[in-house]
Amino acid sequence: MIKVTLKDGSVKEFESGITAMEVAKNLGMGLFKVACACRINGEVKDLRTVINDDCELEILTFDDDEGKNAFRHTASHILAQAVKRLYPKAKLAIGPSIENGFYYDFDVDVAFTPDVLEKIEAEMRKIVKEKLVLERFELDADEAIDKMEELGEDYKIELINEHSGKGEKISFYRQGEFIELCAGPHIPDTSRVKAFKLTSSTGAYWRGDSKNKMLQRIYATAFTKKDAMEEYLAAVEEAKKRDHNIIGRQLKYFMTSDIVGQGLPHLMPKGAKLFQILNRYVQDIEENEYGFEFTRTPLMAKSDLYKISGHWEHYKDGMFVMGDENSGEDVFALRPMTCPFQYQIYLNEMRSYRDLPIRYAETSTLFRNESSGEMHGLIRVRQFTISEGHIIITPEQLKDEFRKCIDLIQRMMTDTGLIGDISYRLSKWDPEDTEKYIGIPEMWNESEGLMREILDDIELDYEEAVGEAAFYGPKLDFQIKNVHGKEDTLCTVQIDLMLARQFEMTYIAPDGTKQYPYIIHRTSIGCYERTMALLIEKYAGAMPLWLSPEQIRILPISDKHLEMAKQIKTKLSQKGLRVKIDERSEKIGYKIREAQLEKLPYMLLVGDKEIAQSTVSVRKRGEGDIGAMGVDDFCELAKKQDDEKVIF
RNA sequence: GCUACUGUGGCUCAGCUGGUAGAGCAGCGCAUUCGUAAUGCGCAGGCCGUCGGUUCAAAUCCGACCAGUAGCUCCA
Repeated sequence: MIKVTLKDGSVKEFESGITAMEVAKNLGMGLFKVACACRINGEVKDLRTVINDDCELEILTFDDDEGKNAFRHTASHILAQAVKRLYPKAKLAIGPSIENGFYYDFDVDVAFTPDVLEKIEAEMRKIVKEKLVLERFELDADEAIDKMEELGEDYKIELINEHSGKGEKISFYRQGEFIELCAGPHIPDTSRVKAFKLTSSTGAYWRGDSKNKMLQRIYATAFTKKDAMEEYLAAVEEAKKRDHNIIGRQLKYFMTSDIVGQGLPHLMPKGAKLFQILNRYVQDIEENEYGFEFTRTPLMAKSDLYKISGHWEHYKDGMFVMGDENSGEDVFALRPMTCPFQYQIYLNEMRSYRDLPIRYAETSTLFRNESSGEMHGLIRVRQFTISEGHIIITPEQLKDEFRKCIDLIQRMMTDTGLIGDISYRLSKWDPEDTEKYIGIPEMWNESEGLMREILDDIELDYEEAVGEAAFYGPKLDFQIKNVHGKEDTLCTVQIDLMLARQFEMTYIAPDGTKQYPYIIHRTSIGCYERTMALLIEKYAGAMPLWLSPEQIRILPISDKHLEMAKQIKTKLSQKGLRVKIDERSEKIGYKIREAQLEKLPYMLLVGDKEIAQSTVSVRKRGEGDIGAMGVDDFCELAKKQDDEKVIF
């Protein structure tokens, strides 16, 4: 007999050799029916795992992340089985569970068009009905390869070959006629996959490498209950309605033009106003509260500059280069970043340790020749403007300055309301990738170590990511997801121990020696276009008052009330509020409807009643008619909400 | 750059298997001067993304290019 300690701390005795699945059944059929996997002594295992010794056991269900993974991974096997039944020549690659679902990659001749997906779904439903039991078995590596060769599964052979060195057995799962190389865990049988949907198909490179063949990927999701899935799918559809690329155009924040080119958005008056609001806000805070000085440097430079910085070697493909290198004349390139330009200002005179830190900021327009498939609305573009800055410091000043950079960003994310959507990423180099990174391992270890120290010090919750660093140093990236769930960097703070050397930037230390400074590269509010996109998505176009291009619209009931409307507008405008009057001879209902569709924070109705009482009737976004108010009272209220950056 | 899909008046969309375009909203004109999400009537507006091919005939079929969407790769 063995002792099994359960999640609630209770201990039960079982015959040695019992499986986790049988334990679950013993605990109750209800639990057994929803069991997806288990955790034995802290390790996630398959329910078929045989238990021979005393242990701690937790039965995992769809409500646990690991249970969800097992469930959806089984659904991906069902998908693969269906594809194999319909297209026997299809070769299987991989099919993991992912956040909110799973995918499977196939090498197959047919295009997975929507009607093909429907056929596959129908076949999957059959497999679910067949209630196929999943069985696990193991083979030696060479047997496993023989088996996969027999089935023509070239990609699986590649995977087995990589594993075979470890001398471990290779595990497989079988369901009906279908056999799949897989580590598991899996749920007991296919009948439990009650609700699933193939959501899209797309291309994806084998092993994520663009040098490899492009396979066809099917994205899908699966749930234990149909209504849970419907709810999820509806939420996805709902999120798409916030897409800045749609409502940003509808609400006339920006547009694009075929004739101008890809990735070159035009900010329309509303977009330009939002840009201006953010830019003034950023510049005021940086200058007045964080000690930055503003520079204004050229938008292009000779190739020589980029050769020193390393950009020419590492990122030439990403730059817009003008002129012919072989002509003997100077070749220029539009700047893809601001660093070397601000460094020139530093280099313009002899610097002392007493001068440091030097904090340069710039509202900096950059140009990057992104590949054609990369552009997306305002999030990924070829010309954009960034709240750029470089802080040149002595090593002792690093921690303090770095923390202040984080503080500044967090302040701006708080004011804009984005703070809750941010996650933090420590982006490290990849020692294997000698192409991408400059410098020696010692310097990378030092800079990454310093950053980790700072982050741990302020107890920031962050993830580490290999191969995401800048070519000159590690980054703290402020990550955010768009409505499609795709993550992008919104803001960044980077430690650079390399470029000062490349540019021969020095300062005179107290002992009279020349030293290389450290450099912090940072954004504050990030790239304006991208930040605006995320704001539009967060608020579905209904901008917080302080960010609204038009904060208040005055709606005269009829033409005879226009004069009073103008007087009120003057009063509000003098307080710095952004006000317009709807002067058209339209019915009041019509004017309200339009202002409502434009998602304006406030509407003020002015008619006979209001004029008689010196009031305005206020309509507030989200609340509707909130009644009449004295003009001065409203003015004070709006001004206060604007100053305090109240979000409603 | 790669895979798939898409491209019809300012916007949203219709136009079956090829016979050369239609609606609603928006716009303009006239009337209406109006009380919390659409007043009525009328008018105008389209080289059907671009170029080329097939055909007696192309918005419809084919090709290339341009642009858009999602994903992959990339993202200094």
